[in-house]
Amino acid sequence: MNPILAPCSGENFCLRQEVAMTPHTGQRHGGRLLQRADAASPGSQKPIKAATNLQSRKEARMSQQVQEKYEESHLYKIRHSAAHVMAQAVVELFPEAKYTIGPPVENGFYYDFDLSHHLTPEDLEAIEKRMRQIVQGKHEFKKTVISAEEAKKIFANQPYKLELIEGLEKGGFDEYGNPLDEKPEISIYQHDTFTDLCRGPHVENTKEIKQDAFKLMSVAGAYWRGDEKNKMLQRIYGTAWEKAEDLKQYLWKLEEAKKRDHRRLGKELDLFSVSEDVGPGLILWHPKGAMIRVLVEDFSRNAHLQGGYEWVFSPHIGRAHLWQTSGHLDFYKESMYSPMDIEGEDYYAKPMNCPFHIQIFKHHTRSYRDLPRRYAEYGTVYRYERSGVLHGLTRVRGFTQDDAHIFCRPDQVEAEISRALEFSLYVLRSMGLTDFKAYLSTKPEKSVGDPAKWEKATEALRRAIEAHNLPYELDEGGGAFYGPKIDLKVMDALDREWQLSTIQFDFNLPERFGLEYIGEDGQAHQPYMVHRALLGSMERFFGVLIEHFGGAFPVWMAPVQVVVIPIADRHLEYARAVADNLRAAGLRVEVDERPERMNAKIRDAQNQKVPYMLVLGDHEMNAGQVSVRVRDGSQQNNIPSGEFIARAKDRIARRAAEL
RNA sequence: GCCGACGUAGCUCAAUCGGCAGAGCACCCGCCUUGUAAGCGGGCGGUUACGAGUUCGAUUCUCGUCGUCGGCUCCA
Repeated sequence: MNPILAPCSGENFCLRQEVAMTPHTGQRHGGRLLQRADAASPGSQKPIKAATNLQSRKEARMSQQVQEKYEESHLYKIRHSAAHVMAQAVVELFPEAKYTIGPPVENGFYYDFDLSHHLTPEDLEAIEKRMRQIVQGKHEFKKTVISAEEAKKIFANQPYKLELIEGLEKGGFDEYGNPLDEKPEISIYQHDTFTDLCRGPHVENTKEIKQDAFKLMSVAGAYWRGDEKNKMLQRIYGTAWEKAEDLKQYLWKLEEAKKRDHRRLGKELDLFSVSEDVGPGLILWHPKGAMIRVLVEDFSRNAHLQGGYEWVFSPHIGRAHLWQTSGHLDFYKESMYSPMDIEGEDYYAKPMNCPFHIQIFKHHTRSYRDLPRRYAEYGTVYRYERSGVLHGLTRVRGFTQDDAHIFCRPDQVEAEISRALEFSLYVLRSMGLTDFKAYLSTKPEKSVGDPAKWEKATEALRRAIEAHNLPYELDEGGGAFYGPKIDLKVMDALDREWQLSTIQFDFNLPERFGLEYIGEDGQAHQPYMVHRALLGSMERFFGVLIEHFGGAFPVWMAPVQVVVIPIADRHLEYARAVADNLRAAGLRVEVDERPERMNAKIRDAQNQKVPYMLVLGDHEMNAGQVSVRVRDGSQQNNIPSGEFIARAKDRIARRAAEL
């Protein structure tokens, strides 16, 4: 894992703590780091935000600490320098272009331009070509420290640079809008014909940027200083490496990620779809995808029931009053769908399950003996997402959370947290995910609930993480205003991070809904409340599973586990008999009865990533055996079908990755 | 929501300058009866996303709507 990925973790925490209400797993980005490399870029989006409170400043500091290493690297200089070379090429080809900022990011760099001409792929080719010429020129990068007045003269025609200079003059902010501790010096870097306001560092000369180790990737819109109130600029993304081999490797990895893209596999394997008629961000689960979901849900539900949870169900809509009490209508309204009028009353589609579980809890007077209560549900929620952010299964408008709420006494908190974490790891590991990283977010400046409670809860979280030997990062002050939390991220087969589980304390809702239980002392006490989701959203988790396995699901999860392939028509009857046999043993089997050649049937089954193919011809029929072709290409002949069944059942029972 | 690109058969994609919309796969019907990744032939399949406009004529040009993709912003 590239250490520079770490800074982005900050943005996966609640960025808007001041309005945070309850967990929102399953809707964060955090996946697709590969495709959206820049999302994880140091010095790009997040640092652009001017820190407005202690919390975000801390995040920024966290980021910068980790950035240091990358910033000191040669690769960082190469990318930074490549950005300058690109800006030179752009300004040469489009003299009217106003250049803004161009930092290195994960895997490469970008530069933003204000330019009326819309850059095309052909333009990118021309720019890239010119860049190759420039780097060959072995031009030196020369740094000069100058006064603000001199700088303003040099960049008299560059309004964005002037704005930056003014910022530097005030001493308050760097080029990304982050506050600086001391007043910075103003410096420029020159190479060949190009001069940029820049603090560096850069490589010695342009030849250190290998002409065959960089590539321009795309052009996209980006707001000046990342603020949507500002003008939209044109951003050119490029990737640059120390040597050609690294570039090749990177491009290969991109291709690999493309092949695993859950949207593509979802179509190819007929798992799910999104219909324009139904609406964007609303998922249709096809039989094969739904089969996987059922298997995952069944497994998890049983685990919950054995793990001391009580299963509950709640409706999809609720009266406005409920959401007023919960605070959602105050803080979260823009993400909720418009109310529907039912007999003169406003009802809302639910964006959260918690108020319903709270109502169940409140239905009785609770004794301290009743606690803890753990209510679990696969609750489908609806949240408005702006059209531009929707993405396959990972960012949708309707999704089902594997949600649970734990109501407990203060003295039970620690055990409950530990238990929830343990449980979470167990379920995720059962799904074939093995690499985890935890994030512990503590009390922010503004928060509700008394500090002693926070302290107790946070320590409980910390001890739980440490007890499970998880690598973790502390996000000091990064908790939601209503409570501290643990987030669990998993690393998939391509080393990409996905945020899945969250375990969050909530000191807010128990207060708002007036939750209480009667203690040993006969007095009413307020219970602790913990929100937790393991897989997050079923939709999103399915997307992660698809990409993690590349569509080749383990046997227990495969929608079709076995395809029986009769070689000729005369083997049909035997094939059906074998299939019936397997079905009776609980396997999911299909017989390929099409009038096709065996090779075609194998190819199709192989493309559908079916774990086992049973090829049946005269030989097998006469011996009452099967010939097994495994998805990995290996084969074993002359196997009694009972033996094959035993093998498959063993893999299923163990939820094994092996075939 | 914003910037840009895109939207042609179920899927993947063609279609010169504005001039009868095409291929492969899939599907259906035949033939072949197959030994570990595509056998052969034929057929069906289209309001070119939707709606306006320009034009003798629009897949092609213009505008609007919807959607998809890459980013930006957002993600309680």
